[in-house]
Amino acid sequence: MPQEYDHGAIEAKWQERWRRSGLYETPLEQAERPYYNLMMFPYPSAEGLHVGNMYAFSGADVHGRFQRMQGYDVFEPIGFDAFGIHSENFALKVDRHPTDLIASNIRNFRRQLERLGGQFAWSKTVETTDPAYYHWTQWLFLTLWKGGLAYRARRNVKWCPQDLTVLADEQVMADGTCERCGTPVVERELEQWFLRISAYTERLLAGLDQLDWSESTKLLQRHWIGRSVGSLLDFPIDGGEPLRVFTTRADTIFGATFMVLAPDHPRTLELTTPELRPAVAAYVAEATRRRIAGVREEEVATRGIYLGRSARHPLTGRNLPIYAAEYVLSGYGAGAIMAVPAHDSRDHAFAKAFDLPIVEVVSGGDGTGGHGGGALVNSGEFDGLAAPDPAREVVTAAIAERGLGRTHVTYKLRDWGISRQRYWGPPIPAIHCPVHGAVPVPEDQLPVLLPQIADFRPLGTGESPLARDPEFFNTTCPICGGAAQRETDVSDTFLDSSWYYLRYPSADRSDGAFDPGLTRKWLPVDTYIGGNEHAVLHLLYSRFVAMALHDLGWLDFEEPFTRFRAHGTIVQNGAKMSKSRGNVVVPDEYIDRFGADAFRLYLMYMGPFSEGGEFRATGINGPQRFLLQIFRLLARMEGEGQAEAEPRVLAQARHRCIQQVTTDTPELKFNTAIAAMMSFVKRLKEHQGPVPRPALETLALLLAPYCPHAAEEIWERLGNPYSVHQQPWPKADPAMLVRDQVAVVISINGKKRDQLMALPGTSPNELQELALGSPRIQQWLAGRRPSRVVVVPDRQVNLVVAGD
RNA sequence: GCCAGCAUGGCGGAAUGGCAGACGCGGCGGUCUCAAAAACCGUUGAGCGCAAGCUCGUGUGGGUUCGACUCCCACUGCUGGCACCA
Repeated sequence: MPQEYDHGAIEAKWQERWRRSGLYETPLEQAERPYYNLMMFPYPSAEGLHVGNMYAFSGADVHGRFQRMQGYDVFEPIGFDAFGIHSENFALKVDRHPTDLIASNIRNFRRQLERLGGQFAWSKTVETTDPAYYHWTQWLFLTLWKGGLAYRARRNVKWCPQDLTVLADEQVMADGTCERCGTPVVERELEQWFLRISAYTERLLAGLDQLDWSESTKLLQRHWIGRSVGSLLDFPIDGGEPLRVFTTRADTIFGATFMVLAPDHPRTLELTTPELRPAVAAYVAEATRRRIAGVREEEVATRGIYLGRSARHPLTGRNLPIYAAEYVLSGYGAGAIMAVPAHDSRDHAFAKAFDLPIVEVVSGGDGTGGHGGGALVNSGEFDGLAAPDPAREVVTAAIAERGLGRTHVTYKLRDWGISRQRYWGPPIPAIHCPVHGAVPVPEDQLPVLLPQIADFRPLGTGESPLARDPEFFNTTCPICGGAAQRETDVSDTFLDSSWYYLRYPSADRSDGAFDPGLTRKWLPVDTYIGGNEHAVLHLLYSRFVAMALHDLGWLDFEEPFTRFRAHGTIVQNGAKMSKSRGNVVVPDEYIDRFGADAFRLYLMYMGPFSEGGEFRATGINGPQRFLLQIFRLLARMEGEGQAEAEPRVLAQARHRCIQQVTTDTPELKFNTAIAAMMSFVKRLKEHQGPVPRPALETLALLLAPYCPHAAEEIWERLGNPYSVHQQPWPKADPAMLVRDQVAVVISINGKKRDQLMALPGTSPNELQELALGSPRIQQWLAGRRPSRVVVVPDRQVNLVVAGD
C-alpha cells in the first residue's frame, strides 16, 4: 500500500471518531429540517452481507449524506428483518436454534455495515425478532382486526406429505414437487387469518398517480392489482340457480356458444348430469393435481369435460352446453365464463378441440379468435354497434334490464393471508374460546412471546410447532375466563416489514408502536431506496397498512413513502447473487484490500444506480488509484506551503465539477458525478505549479457523500474543523461556468470538415462568415455556394451543398 | 403469449437532435527497480495513408431531418415482471 494513502488507518480513525461524537445520531425531537432517508432493511443471512446489499446501502447512504450537506437533518436508520421461513429452514438444516443463529448473524451484519461507513443512526435500530419490536407487530394485527380488516377463512395451502409441512409457494418446484424432498405437493384446506387489502384496491391504485416513485415500480403494482372492468352476467339454468360469469366483452355475447367452469368451481358437480358425475369427479381430481403441480403444457389449453347440461342464453334463449376446463381459473372473476370462440383465442382452441360452433359477431376479425375491431354482426338488435365500445355498455345495460347482469370491476389482488404454520415468527395474538370464538389477546398482555421451544420442527398436522407446547397454547378466554387455546400459527414476515419504518424514530419507546409527535415530525419517509423485487409485496403491503392505520386514526398520512427509487441488481457471471447459485460475493476481502471508500466508489461508478451491473473484482483499483492521486496532490500542496491564488482555468474546472456533481448526485447518477471528479483530478495533475487549496477543499466536500472517510481526512489535513459532513454543499458560481472560448464545428452536409474557436455568444451571422472564410472549408466547397446554412450558436455551422 | 426495460470499442459505461466513445478497467510502449509489484508518463474503435488527412462505425432493415446513438415504423436478441386473469 502506498504510504500516501493508508485506507485502513484512515477508515478506522474516522469510524471511531464518528462513533464517539455521535455524528449520525440526529436528535429527532429538535431537528429543524427533518429528512427521513430509508433503505430496505436486510435479512441477516448466515453468509453475511453480500455485494448486492452493499450496493444498495452505499447508494442510499450517498443520497443521505448529500441531503445532509444540503442542510437537512437526516435520519438514516438500519435494522434487521430476521424472522421467516428462510431462517427457520436454515436453522433446521444446520440443527441449531434460530435464536442463536440470528443473534450471531446480526452481529456479523452490523460489523460489516459499520465498515462500510454509512451514517446509520445505530441507537434507533430495530430487529423484528426482538419482543420489543414484535410486541407492536402484534398490536398492529389487533388494531387491524378491531378495525374490521382481519378475518378468518378456510383456504388451501401447499403441503408436502413427506415433510409434513406447509410450504411457501416458492418452495414448490416447477414440476409440483417439494424443493427439499421431491415429493409431489398436495393442497390442504386450513383455517387462516387474512387481512382485507382488497378493500383498498381502488385507493392503492389511485394513490400511485400522486407518488414520486420509479415508473417501473408503479407499473408492477398496477399490474399486480390488476383492475379489470367488465360485466357479471347470469345465464339461466333450467331447474337451478343461474350460472354467473364474468366477461370484459359483453358485446360479444351473441357469439357465446358454450359455457366453461373452472374444474374446482363449487357448482361443477351440481351442474353435471348424474350419469356423468363419476367421470367429471375423476376429471376434477386430475385437474386439481395438475393445477398444484403448476403444469403448463399445451394440452392444458384444450383439456376439459362436458357436464351434460346446458345454460340458456339470456338474449337468444339458445341452449349453451356447459363444460369444465382447466383453462378457466376458479380464483378470478366468477370462476366461470361464456365462451366466445370467434373472438377469444383460448375459447377458439377449446371449441376446435371439442368441435363446438364458432359464430362471428364482430366484423373484421380473422375468425380464429382474434378480437376484431369493427361493428357487431349476427347480434340481433345490436348489429352495427361499434365494438368493443360502446357496444359492451349497451349490451350490459340490455341484460341488466332483464335482471340478469350488471357492470362489475374485478381485481387480481387477493386478500393477504398472513397465517404461517411454522415456528419462526411472531405468534398471532388471538385466543380461541369454545364459547366466544376467536378473541383478541388484550393489549396489556402483549407481547405474546414466542416460546423458546427446543423442538421447532414442523409438526405434520398442518399446525405450527407451537401446537406441541401446551404451556404456550393453554390459556383462558379474556372474555369469560374459561379454558381456551391460543392461536398457534405465527404471522407472515411481510407483516413485520410492513411497518418497520414507523418504528425506527420510536425504536426506543416502550409505550407505543410509534410516538405520535415524532411520527408527525418525521413521516412520511422522504426517500426510500430498495430493490424492485419488493415492488409488489412489501411495498404494497406497507401502503395498505399505512392507509389502514390512517383510517383508524393512527396516522395523518396515507402514503408512507413519498419518493421511492428502485436500484439495479448486481449480478455475477450473469446471474443474480444467491447462495443456491454459489455466486455470493462477500465484500470483506475487498474492503480489506482497497478500503470501504474505494469499494463504495467502485460500486457507484459501475453504471447508473438504477441499472446495477456485473461485479468484477478487477476494476476496484481504479477508484483506489483515484483516491491515491488526491492524497498525492494533498501531499504536494503541503510540501509547497501556502499556494498562491487559484488560476482561472482551474477555478473554472472546479466550478464545472461542482455543477456536475451537484446535478447528478440527487438524480442518483453517481457514475457521472464520479467521472466529473476524476476529470477534475486529472486536470489538477496536469497543472504545472502549486496545487491551489480551494481545489482540494472542494474535492473533500464533493467526495464526502461518496468516500466519507477519505473526505474527512483531506478536510482535516487542510486544517478545517470537524466534520466535513457538517459543511454546507459547495455552490457553483455561474460566472465561472461560462467558457472563455467555444469550439465551433464546421460541417458540410453534416460531415465535420473544420473547427474554429469563437467567443461564446458570437452571432449566427458572424459564425457563418467565419465558417465561409475558413481556407479548409473553401477548399471543400471548391467554389460552390451553400444552398443553406444552419447555425447552432456556440456549437456548429452546417453548410448544405448540392452534389457533394 | 402479454407488459416493461435494454442493445454504443476487448470490458463497464458517457453523450438523449449538433465533434460518438467522456470517465474508468484492460492492453501495448516507456520511466523507476538487481528484479517484481505498486506508482508515474505516453498510447489505445476499425480500415487506408509516409503524412496532412480520408473512409467506415452506436443490434438489423426502413423513414423523418440541414444534421440521428438520440425521434418514428418494422424486426432480432437479451434482462425483468406477469402468465390460460375471460
